Order: sequence, then C-alpha cells, then structure tokens
Amino acid sequence: MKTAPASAPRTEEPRWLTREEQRVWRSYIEASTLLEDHLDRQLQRDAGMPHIYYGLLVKLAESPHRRLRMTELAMQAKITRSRLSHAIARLEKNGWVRREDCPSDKRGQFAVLTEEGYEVLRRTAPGHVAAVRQAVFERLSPEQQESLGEIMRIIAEGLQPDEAGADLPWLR
Amino acid sequence: MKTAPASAPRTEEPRWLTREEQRVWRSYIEASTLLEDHLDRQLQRDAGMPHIYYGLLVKLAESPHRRLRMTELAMQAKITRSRLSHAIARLEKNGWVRREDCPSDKRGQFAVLTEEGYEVLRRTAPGHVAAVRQAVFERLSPEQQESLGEIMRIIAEGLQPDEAGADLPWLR
DNA sequence: CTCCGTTTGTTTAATGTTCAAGAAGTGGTC
DNA sequence: GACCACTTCTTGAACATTAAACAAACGGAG
Repeated sequence: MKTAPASAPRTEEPRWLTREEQRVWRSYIEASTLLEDHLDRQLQRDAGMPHIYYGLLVKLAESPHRRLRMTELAMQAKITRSRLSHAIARLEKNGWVRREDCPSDKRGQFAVLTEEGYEVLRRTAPGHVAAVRQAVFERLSPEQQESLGEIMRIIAEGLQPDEAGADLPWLR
Repeated sequence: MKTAPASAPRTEEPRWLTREEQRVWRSYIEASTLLEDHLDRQLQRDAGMPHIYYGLLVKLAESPHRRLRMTELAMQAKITRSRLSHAIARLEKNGWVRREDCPSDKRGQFAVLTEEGYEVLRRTAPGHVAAVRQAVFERLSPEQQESLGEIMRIIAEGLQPDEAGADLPWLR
C-alpha cells in the first residue's frame, strides 16, 4: 500500500492512513485485543464468566433494586438486545440473575441480580480490579490516564446511535 | 462500591478504582466495544468477514511473498494458534488464502494470500480506512493521536508474553 | 374500538471462539 | 538410533455472538 499522490487526484483517490496514523492504529488494535483477551481469561478463571457478562452483573449491582429493564441494560452495556437475551439466559442458569415481569408493560422484563450473583461479584471484584490496575493504570501517568479518558469519550460519542437527546431530535 | 478507608487497613483491603479511574475505564470499555462492533459490521457488510479476519489478510499482504507461518501470523495478530487454525480454514474455503507446506519443517504450514484474496483487499480497503478515519482520526487532535499511540503501546507491551528477548531471558 | 406502525424481547441457525487433547515432527542427549 | 521434552498445528465439543425473523404488547390516529 502506498500513500496518495501530492497532485489533485482525478478520481477520488482513497485517503490512506499516514505512517504515523498506521502506527497508532496498529497499537490500538494490538492493545485492545490483548487486553480484552487478558481480562476474559482472568474472569473466566476466577469468576467463571467472560468479561462482558461480568460487566452486566456490575451494571445490575449499581442499579436501583439491583435490576434493569432488558433494553436499558443492553444500551448501558452497548450490546444488542439479542446478545443480551442469550447472556441473561446463561446467567440465569447460573443462578446469578433472575427475570421478572414488568408490571407496567407486559412486554417488558427486568433482569434482577440475585443474592448469589451479588456474592460472586463481591468475591471476585477485588481480583478483577487488581487485574485492570496492573494492566492499565499502574502503567500510565496521571496525564495519560486523563488523556485516555477524554479520547475514549470522544470516540464513544461519535459511535453512539445518538444517546442524549435522541428522543428530542428537534433540540439538536 | 465505596473507596478504601484513609487509615492503614488491617487486612489487605482491596484497592478500588478512584472515581476518576472508574470514569476512564468505563469510557475505554464503551468506546472499544462500540468501535469493534462498528468495524465488524462495516467489514461484514462490505467484505464478508469480521474485522480480525480482515486483519489477517492485511498481515499476509504486507509480508514477503504474501505468506507467513501460522505461528508467526498468530503472534502478529495477537491471537491463539487454535483460533487462527479455524480462521484460516474459513478463509481457505472462501478462496482468499491457501495453505502450503513448509519445506524446512514438516510440521510447519504457510498461510498464503491468494490473488483473489488480494483482490478483495484492494477492493475493500478504501472503505475500511474511511471507516477508521471517520470513527477515530477525524475526531482527535494530532496531540491526542500521538498520546493514544503511546498509551496503547504501553498497555500492549505490558501484556505481551514478552515478545522481544523472549528467547534471551538471561539478558533481562 | 380498530387499525397499524413501533417497541420489546426471544428464537433459530449460521458463524466464530475457547479449551483441552492429541498427532506429528524436531532437536538434543545418552 | 532410541528416548524425551518441546514445538507446531489441528481437531471436536462446548460456549458465545450475530443476523434475521417473529410474537406479543403498546399507543396513537381515525
């Protein structure tokens, strides 16, 4: 792959990544692949579930009455409802989550963290936090941490199906 | 979840993430989830394969004679050999890669990018680069791009099974 | 009240990933 | 050359994810 010519291209010449952009992108891909893998393994070993399932339990634990509507949970976790359905089915089989009907909307379901699920979280959270610390925060300066936060916030924002004000489109 | 007490803990109290660290970590998880998802969808639609498979073709295209030993490719892509085996099997079925025996080591296999595979890459690369640009580089200042690169390099380095000098452990 | 477009959540099948086990080849040692 | 620890790569089964299709309920318009 070569870089685009300096002169004005006749047809829309694709704008490749510069050498520096390529380096950045490659680093991102490598780090995120390794990190996701590392945390998946850590949690599979210590908590018997992949990283994203653990994240679901955390979201529930942080929510009022330790419960969330399926759609709300899917949105918070940035996954599809389909994927969530499968995941909750599995967590339910483990006894860590149970489903409850929503009284005000007969289509709706709550995912509710069970006592047992909360227990798993309490037991495994320290180890997981330690893993995150060791892989990420211990290695970055305060400035880098702040920078990482802002960068990721920007990227996430650009990819959202338009979270804030989505139901108030005329305000935009 | 609450923060650790200020006084010296009697038992090893788990060191939770600070409020700021939590914010950073949450942003990272959200952005990386959304981004991976976005690129997977883009490539599945336009190239008929997930992001990581596309990455494998790129690695091959960049290599001498458009070929790599399986282990080498797995290391470069940061995935297990098992996962690679399955992936190459699929790409082979598509006619985008073929296997070749290694003459100097009868256990060895080369994964070789076919002409057809190269063609797919040539056709779909511009669209993919545009997606990456739009999701990441267009939104970040030059300083942020540089910062992102360095941060990710640090994280990746910390998670490597010790790439450089791994075969020379006495030098460390 | 009925109609109808939308939302909610699940299901199925195809696809991808992981884990553990194993076949085959290598290279060094005795 | 027989042995043995190690490397290379694959396999099969269990598990996870995706995409498309669907049933049920909602809620506003007429």
